[in-house]
Amino acid sequence: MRIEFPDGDVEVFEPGTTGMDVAESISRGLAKKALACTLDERLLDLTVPLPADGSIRILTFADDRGKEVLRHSAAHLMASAVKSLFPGTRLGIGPAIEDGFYYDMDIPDFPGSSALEGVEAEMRRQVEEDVPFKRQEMDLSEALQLFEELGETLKLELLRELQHKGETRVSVYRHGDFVDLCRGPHVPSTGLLRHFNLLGVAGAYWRGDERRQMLTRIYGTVFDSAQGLKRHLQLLEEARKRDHRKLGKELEMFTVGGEGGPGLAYWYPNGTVVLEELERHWKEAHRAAGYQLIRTPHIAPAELWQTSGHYDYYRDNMYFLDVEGAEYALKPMNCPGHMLIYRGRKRSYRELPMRLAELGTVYRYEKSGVLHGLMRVRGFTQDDAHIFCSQNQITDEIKGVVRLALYFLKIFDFGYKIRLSLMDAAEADHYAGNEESWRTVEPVLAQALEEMEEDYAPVTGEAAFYGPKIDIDLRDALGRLWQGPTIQFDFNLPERFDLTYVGSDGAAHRVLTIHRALYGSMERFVGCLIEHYAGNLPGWLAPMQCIILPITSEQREKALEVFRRLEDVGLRCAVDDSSETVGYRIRQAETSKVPFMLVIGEREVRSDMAALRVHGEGDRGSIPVDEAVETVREACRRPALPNGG
RNA sequence: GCCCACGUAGCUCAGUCGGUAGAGCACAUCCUUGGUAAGGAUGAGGUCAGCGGUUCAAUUCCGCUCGUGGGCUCCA
Repeated sequence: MRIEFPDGDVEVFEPGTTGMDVAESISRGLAKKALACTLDERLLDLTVPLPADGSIRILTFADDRGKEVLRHSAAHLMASAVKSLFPGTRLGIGPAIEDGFYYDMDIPDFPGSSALEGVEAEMRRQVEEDVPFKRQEMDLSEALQLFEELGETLKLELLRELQHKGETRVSVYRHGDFVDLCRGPHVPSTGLLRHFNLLGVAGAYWRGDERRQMLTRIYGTVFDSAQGLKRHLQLLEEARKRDHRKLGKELEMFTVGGEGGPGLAYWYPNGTVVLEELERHWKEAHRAAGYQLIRTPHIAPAELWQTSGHYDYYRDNMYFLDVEGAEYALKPMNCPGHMLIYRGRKRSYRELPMRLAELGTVYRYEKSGVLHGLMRVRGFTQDDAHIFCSQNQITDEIKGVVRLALYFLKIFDFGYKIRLSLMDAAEADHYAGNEESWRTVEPVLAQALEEMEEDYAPVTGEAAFYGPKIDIDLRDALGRLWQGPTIQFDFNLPERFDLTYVGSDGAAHRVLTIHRALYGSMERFVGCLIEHYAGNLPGWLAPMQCIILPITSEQREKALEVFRRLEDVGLRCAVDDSSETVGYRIRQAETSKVPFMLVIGEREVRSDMAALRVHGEGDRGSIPVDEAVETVREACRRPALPNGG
């Protein structure tokens, strides 16, 4: 048989040759690292004979598909360990996921996370034994019988579903006594699964359906090397250290939940400084980009929510109140208020594009179990805006919004990934607005991104029911992705509110509406910033920017003089003349992550100097006070505003 | 909301196999005037999350409630 290698070489092999044979023919090293292979892009086990001629690729951990095979095999290994320790365990599903794997199982009398050590030990035993994974294909009816005998009722359900889809042949994988319905492929043997770690236990509904049985989900991760595993575990540890809930408490920024109510944030003075600086800059940047700021109330009559559709479609997430016998709702979104402001009077095409922005606080009922620090709360402030424009303005408007969004991300050195969510034409009737709007707008979104030379991933079927959207995920300092700016067309609300403008032809036209939020939620964004910077916020956001430390009370006057000079240039600073040693006061300032300290002793007083100390870096030596003030001021300067809209 | 785990001083945590509790940090007072990440002494501070049950006795065992965490689901 003729096998083509990735470099284009073709070699002839005996029939019955396996992927492993091919890997060995290339090099011993590759064979050792090989996890699976693809033949003409079809995934295959290394241990089965290659079915035909074709172009082969040997997959290792360096390849995403290789990672997936390793992780999925580790899931099987874990499941087999659980089954041998907890007889009667029924298997659900056990896929590879980003960074690892899980397996959902119904485990009788499972004691919880305390059992993980035992499971790991059993897995290690099987790794040492180096048990081979074996693929076996069979008729679906045969498989039904097999899993019936094994009592694997959940697997039977999956099989019946396959049967419904018209499948007739399935594959199972065995290693040792363990059998699992599985498409595969798998690594050749359990010996390759040496570098794993079990990470946690959680409940998960069978098939993700909350009406179904709750299974036990065990999470784990696996790598091809001890270093890889170690690095990953260190990353998890670093993420734990940066947890905004922990740092938020330590730095006295905020509390959320507890006595104050689940999902509700209380901002302490330090956190409030951060929020206000962000908001001030946000407002200035938006004015510079041609937005007009507005404000809308926190409650509105039920009728408004009926008009917008929220009353019918979003009510499970809304809080209602009684006002003199009339029904009101706490606003879960700012959009309806913005629509009302647009509709405040007849609008002319000359007013468009009209960009209305608001830092609007909204309240949404979220199930208690989903609340998470500042990332998921019940009351939060959206940096919301609606752009009302005409058809021929949409390209410029989209570009303007994307540019503004990227401007904000760049300030904080976030990386990003753009997703373009489009409608699924097969389900056209699920969407609001007329089809023509979708057909004109969707290509414009793509075109705008292309003209800006931004990479993006189009995703069909991911559009909101009311319009296509551009979502930007931001990547933080640890490489984690967070939900970032979102730019959404809305074909629904302009119709519901009957929003029009008078064109140059004197006729009324339906106005187009772009709904966008860049930070998303101010609360969540601050949480994200705290984790991104590990609490060491950039100077302009630091709640306290500079602490002045007189070495003895002799230098108190000089310290106060320096303090006033810093204050005069608008810096947040304080003199720490408490009766503690210098070392102690420095430590205080360091642990509270104040970016700068100016230490003033007798020497500095004599020469009108201050010793500058930079957080995390240490003593920079004495410099003239003028220079010190300028250095701190420069480092705490607010970001430049965007130019033009 | 559901599954599992957890809840001891402001914070981080010991402890009590059932006899009502302790450390470090933080806080207060005093001493200390100290040159780049913790000077010393003294003191105050807890209905052991809340309610109920079992018990001679509950912070400890059981139940419920509330809250928190890891997930499921959903979303900003």
